[in-house]
Amino acid sequence: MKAKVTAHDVARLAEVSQSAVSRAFTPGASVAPDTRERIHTAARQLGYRPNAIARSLITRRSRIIGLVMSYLENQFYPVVIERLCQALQQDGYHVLLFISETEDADNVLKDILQYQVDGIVMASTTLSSALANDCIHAGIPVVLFNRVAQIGTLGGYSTSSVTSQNRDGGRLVGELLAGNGHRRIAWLAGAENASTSREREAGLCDALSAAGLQLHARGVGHYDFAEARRAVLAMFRDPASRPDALFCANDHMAIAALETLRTELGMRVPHDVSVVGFDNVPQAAWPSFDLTTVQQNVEQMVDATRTLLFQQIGGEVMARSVAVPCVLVERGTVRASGVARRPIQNETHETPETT
Amino acid sequence: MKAKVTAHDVARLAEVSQSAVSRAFTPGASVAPDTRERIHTAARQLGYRPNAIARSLITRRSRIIGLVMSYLENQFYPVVIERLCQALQQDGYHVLLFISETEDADNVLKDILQYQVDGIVMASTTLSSALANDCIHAGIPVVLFNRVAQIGTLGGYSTSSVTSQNRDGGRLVGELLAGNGHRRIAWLAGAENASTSREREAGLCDALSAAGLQLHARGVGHYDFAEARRAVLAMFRDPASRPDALFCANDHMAIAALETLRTELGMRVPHDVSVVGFDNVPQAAWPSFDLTTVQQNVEQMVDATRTLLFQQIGGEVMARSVAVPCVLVERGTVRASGVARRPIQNETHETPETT
DNA sequence: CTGAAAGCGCTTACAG
DNA sequence: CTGAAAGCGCTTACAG
Repeated sequence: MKAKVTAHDVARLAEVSQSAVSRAFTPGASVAPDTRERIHTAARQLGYRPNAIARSLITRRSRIIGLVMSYLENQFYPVVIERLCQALQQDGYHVLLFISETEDADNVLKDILQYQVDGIVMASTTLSSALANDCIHAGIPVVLFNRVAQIGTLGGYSTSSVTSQNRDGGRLVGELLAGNGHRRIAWLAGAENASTSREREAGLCDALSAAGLQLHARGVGHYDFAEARRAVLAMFRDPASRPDALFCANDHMAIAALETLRTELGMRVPHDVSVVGFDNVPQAAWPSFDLTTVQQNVEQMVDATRTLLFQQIGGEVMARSVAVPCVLVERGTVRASGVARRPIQNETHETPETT
Repeated sequence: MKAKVTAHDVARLAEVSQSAVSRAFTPGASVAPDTRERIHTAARQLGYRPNAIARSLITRRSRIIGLVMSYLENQFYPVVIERLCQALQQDGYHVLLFISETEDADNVLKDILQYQVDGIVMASTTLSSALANDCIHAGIPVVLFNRVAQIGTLGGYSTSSVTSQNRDGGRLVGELLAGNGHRRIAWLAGAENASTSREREAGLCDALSAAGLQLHARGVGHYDFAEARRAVLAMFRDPASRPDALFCANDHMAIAALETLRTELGMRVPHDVSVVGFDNVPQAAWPSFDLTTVQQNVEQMVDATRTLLFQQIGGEVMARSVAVPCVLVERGTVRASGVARRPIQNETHETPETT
């Protein structure tokens, strides 16, 4: 528990100036090799580590990215945190994590701004206009992850975003279901104001129209387990007009739907009804669910986020939106058509080569 | 994208000194009410926010806590992150998140130390002795979450930790299973060197001894889904000596076990074999699993972590270990004895009052 | 290659 | 209650 070791202490021991110490720890700075060696030895001896706070103050770069999340129960987000955090660590950045319910988002942002983060990734709430203004004002790059800015919210400015090609993803599912002979296709939305949900629904409807169909039923689950359950019960209340397929805006709700259909309504999946999700969370591959879904490519989404972030940190001012392709992962929750389609096991969560 | 607004800018506009501006933003500092008012107005007008980096430099308090995690696939950890992060935000602290595989833990720690965090919560790897030394050297409080320090690793120093009463938890399960008439009770360990796993196993064995039993079989799943599956297949290979109960060191592995037993071995739970987990993750309550488990009280664990952290930040030097009580949550994966025990539904993940 | 000096944006005794 | 001044631990022109 000694007093903190500073560059001055190291300088004294190595008999150089404090500037030299600083240079010895700055990649690319001009220091004689043996000087640097001497300094590093002294530093090691004293247990010196450059103070990143002091460095940030003078360089005006904190190398900290603020990551704003809301609920982590949907297993998609832990995966995102893990990947994003690791990638940014390798880039020499660090992640200051904020958990924010929609209501206090503004307070959270105030906190973030005080910490002089170099950029912000928002993977939770939609950005309020006040926040957006603050960020633009402060010149802090913001990237929306898995959502896009609502037009009009930002007073003319737009904000960069990274999403999947949600509409295409929705269309793939619509084509699969319609092509398989489903005729009473239902949609379980996330939140009505969530771009992810709206886009996926639009894609679904595109495919249905093309097949001469329209949505048979529609519910809203707010991306929540219990709410999804209620919505499913409502959609399936009338046995005479039950859907023969249910596409859910994410896997989290699709799993809730599976549970509800089986346990509470006694329905067999896919025999009585097909179910499809979106995300491809780890649980979707568990045998109990074996859920057909659309995979969001987290790897690519994270890469795009880093690229956008660094471009903006580097001075690029144009906001850009990147949409990453997604792919259908066919598992066991969709009834195969009588025709020719055989169920394809695209992916399993484990390699059973060893027993 | 204007230049950053500083206290000087505000001072100029409000016609006061820069010191006054600082005081106006320091709770409890002596400023005349109308001066403060004038300053806040000017600040609002300019969009001023105190620079937390500069403040940290001079106060030598960053109000940042480093949180070190490894894998987030086990749903217990996202829950911990969420709770801990929210609690610390309310305490005026923020969380710098590090994802660290066991190997690069030392590099991660170097990063953390440079950021002058006020404290560290380690919820992943065991602390290497080098790290521990660095932290003690630097006088940075460390709290281990859900694990305890390995004796000897720390060169005589000990490190604070927060865990559940894991041995008691293990004992509860042992008593439940033995009391229910199970006689061939197996244990699926996490990692051999993990204190959580060892303690839970010890508790189980306590109860078995008391009942005149001993462990029937034993596997190691390394807290991993695929490895747990392999271990289960190995333990159940011989139909003649199959366990009649399996206690897994956490829910994540218990779910893997359920899947494997049902899907690959065609066994019915709990008819053919009982399964118990540990943690009570959200998935444990899903109808497909309906897993009997031991609940770790995350709320209390987080509270204890904050208390320990703040005590140490406040100068307390003695390391303390807190063990929080845990409770058995009986669901549907344990066979009831012929005698009198009826299955008690302690908890469900949703309230079915509304349909 | 190296050192002296200025300064990043704050907080905090110290006078008044 | 308020201001002038020192200083937190660094980086970075600027000379030499």
